Amino acid sequence: MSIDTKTALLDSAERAARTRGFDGFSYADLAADVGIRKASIHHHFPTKAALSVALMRRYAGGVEQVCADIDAVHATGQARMAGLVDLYRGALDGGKSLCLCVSFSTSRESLPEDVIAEISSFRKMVFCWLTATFDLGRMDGTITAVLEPGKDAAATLSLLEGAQLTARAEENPALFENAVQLLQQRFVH
Amino acid sequence: MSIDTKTALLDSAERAARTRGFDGFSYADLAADVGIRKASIHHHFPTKAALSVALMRRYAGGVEQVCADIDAVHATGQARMAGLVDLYRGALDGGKSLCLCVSFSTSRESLPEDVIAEISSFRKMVFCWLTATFDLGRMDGTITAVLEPGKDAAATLSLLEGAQLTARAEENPALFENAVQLLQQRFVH
DNA sequence: GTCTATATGTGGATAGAC
DNA sequence: GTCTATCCACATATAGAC
Repeated sequence: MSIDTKTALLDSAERAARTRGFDGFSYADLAADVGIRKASIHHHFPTKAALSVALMRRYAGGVEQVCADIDAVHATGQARMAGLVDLYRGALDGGKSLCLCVSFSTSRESLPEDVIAEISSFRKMVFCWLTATFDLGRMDGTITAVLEPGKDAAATLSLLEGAQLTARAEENPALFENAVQLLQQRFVH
Repeated sequence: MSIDTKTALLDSAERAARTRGFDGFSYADLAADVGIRKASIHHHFPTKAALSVALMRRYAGGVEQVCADIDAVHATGQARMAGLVDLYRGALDGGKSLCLCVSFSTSRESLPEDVIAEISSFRKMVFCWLTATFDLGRMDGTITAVLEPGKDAAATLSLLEGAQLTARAEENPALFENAVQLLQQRFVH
């Protein structure tokens, strides 16, 4: 094992959680995947609840970083929004995977309070970013038909998550494209 | 038990699956809920896989019936579309529940082939209904900004499922309303 | 059709050696 | 930090009595 075990465990758990849900993977799965024994996992994450918290925190931080990177690279509302669509498309992994917080939403009852709070703040973060980006797109004229940025942001967040879910349901990434097509038609190139 | 046991089991299982996912409930839960013993469930549904098939089939049939009822009661595209939004809002049950096929999408790997096929045909059915309804709304002028009914249908299906998921994630039905507000603004009364 | 009893596997978690 | 060994609760499922 060249990279450190804790990271390898988080990577494996994230893959598992995003493809099969929180109740769909076990310490045995992670052990087999990473190449250590079940019991050894408890040294890094004493409980599955603790693992889920670490997982969600790392995921939220990663997405926040990507949003910041998009802003650093792209200047127009349209280019930034296209960047976020790319992020959600990429997270799909060919229709086999979901955004972690989409996947976790179904398993809500099995998750500790901390994760629920983390999901909530994650969604707020993306919502704010979307609102600001729609606002920018309206100002710079690169996104059409923006009435009220906040409403567009709410609808777009649901659209992106729903598009992932639809594609996942049939393991067909083309369904993601169908769902986001109307949004993309509002982009001015 | 006044109503028949099989129906009571399906009712209980549907509630459980839609609030906790397919991997989130057990025969023990159903037994406690319905008031019989675990073993007795196997008389009605030999395996959990068989139960999941019966569950999805009944659900799909029910939604198809509701769509037909909406068409029978309402004549305009707007009124019909509003009826479907109501259906998805109602399925939310205050932010605690999801459409069965939304909930099942995450647990895809645990489900038998038959259920996957059933989910696929269910989505096709709703998609076709949406396409026809957007087409009608464009013709009768009760839904604005319909460019291509098929694209609107794909986006709307994802929007409705995503809106449910968002509301479920925070157990807050107001988030569903935020997400569908833009869609509703296209309704001409 | 429902029960008791049980089989068999797997879940997350712990103790203690190395 | 990883291992073996083990615990206990719970999962789905079966056998056979009533």
